Amino acid sequence: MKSATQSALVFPETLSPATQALLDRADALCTRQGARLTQQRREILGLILSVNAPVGAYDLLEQMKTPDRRPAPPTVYRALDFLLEHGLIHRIERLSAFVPCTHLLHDDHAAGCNHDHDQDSICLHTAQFLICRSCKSVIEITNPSILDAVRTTCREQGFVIQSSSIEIEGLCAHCAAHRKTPAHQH
Amino acid sequence: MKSATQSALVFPETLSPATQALLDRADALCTRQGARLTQQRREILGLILSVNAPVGAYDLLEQMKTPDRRPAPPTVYRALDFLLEHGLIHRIERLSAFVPCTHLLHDDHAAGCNHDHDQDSICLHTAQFLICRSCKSVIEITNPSILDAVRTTCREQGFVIQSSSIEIEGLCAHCAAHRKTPAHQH
DNA sequence: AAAGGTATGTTATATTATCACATAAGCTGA
DNA sequence: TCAGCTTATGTGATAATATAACATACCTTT
Ligand SMILES: [Zn+2]
Ligand SMILES: [Zn+2]
Ligand SMILES: [Zn+2]
Ligand SMILES: [Zn+2]
Repeated sequence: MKSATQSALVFPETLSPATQALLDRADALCTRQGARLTQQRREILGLILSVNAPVGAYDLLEQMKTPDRRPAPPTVYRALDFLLEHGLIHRIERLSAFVPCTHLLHDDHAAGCNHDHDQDSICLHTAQFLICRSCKSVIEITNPSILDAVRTTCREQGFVIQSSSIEIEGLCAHCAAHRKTPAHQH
Repeated sequence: MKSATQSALVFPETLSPATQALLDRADALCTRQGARLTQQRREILGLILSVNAPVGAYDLLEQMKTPDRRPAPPTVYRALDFLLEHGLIHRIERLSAFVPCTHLLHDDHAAGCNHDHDQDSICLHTAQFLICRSCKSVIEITNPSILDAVRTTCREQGFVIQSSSIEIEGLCAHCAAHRKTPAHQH
């Protein structure tokens, strides 16, 4: 993650109505799970939702600062933990950064967790992430064939899955198409 | 990674002959690639090889210290970068720690990189890692069906893979078998 | 030996994350 | 309502991981 002081991230002045709607949906999701999307958690989720890129904890921290208010790291990390636990965001390990769960943006997860996983494990909601090195976008996909392959392999090994990260770095379709082929590549 | 001061890692006093043999093999591999496995790089690879667990950079740093010699972080990170670039170790993102590449321990990679990947991308040598939360072991596997699923999905999306991390956390077969089933799990 | 690339030493600092303890806010049942 | 509990937040310090910048040494080639 870039340093917060030189971060290229641009946060909007105010949240768009679309983001507000997503926050309301997230709120409903939390309530259904017996959890509270407090004002602070809502604010942080709002920031993550309103940037079209993975966001670092210290980017958030920086963004939350006002003359009145200088939040400390634990404030952000606690909120992030909450959002992670409730499946509202994902952590991208390779970037030490966070993105909203795309399921929040669509209907398929609004009804709550319906994945199969055992009692001890958190909801896997096993997604995969395509990280573009050129435009810094992160695309969340949920591909059954990847998932099946992973599950089958683990079952064969007797390995009990509790959570997983599948992160692919490279060039997104757009950037790959616009990449010049090096001229001197004999 | 646990703090270096309270790390549970145990490094042996001296390297076993088996480890020495692996280092010699690594040396040969580097030479074939026109790279030099210097004394320092060899020392660090030796430390990683001689611990049956993922090792953090600062664990290595700690272990390298003698009355005469207080290496600084860049010393370790530069060696780690070299070892990563030459496929001798892997970084486990979830642990911010490093493990030897199992291919080094077997014959199938000794002849050098023969994977297919384009010019810009490093050798994927795309492995998957099964991380046991109980015994802290990391098992490296290379499962073609997972790889195929990932490649196919990326191709469909037009995404150009440059590198990837596939990390599964849970319980290894041994630990899963010895885990008590919670009595009150109705 | 000179030159150039590669490797290492050294100091400082950046970045990411957690601990420990105090305070506040929300909920529950007398 | 209010005491008592749980959850959430504030705050200061610090831990853990990683890199920047620049100096020096080493190795290879000419
Ligand atoms: Zn998701
Ligand atoms: Zn892109
Ligand atoms: Zn490997
Ligand atoms: Zn285990």
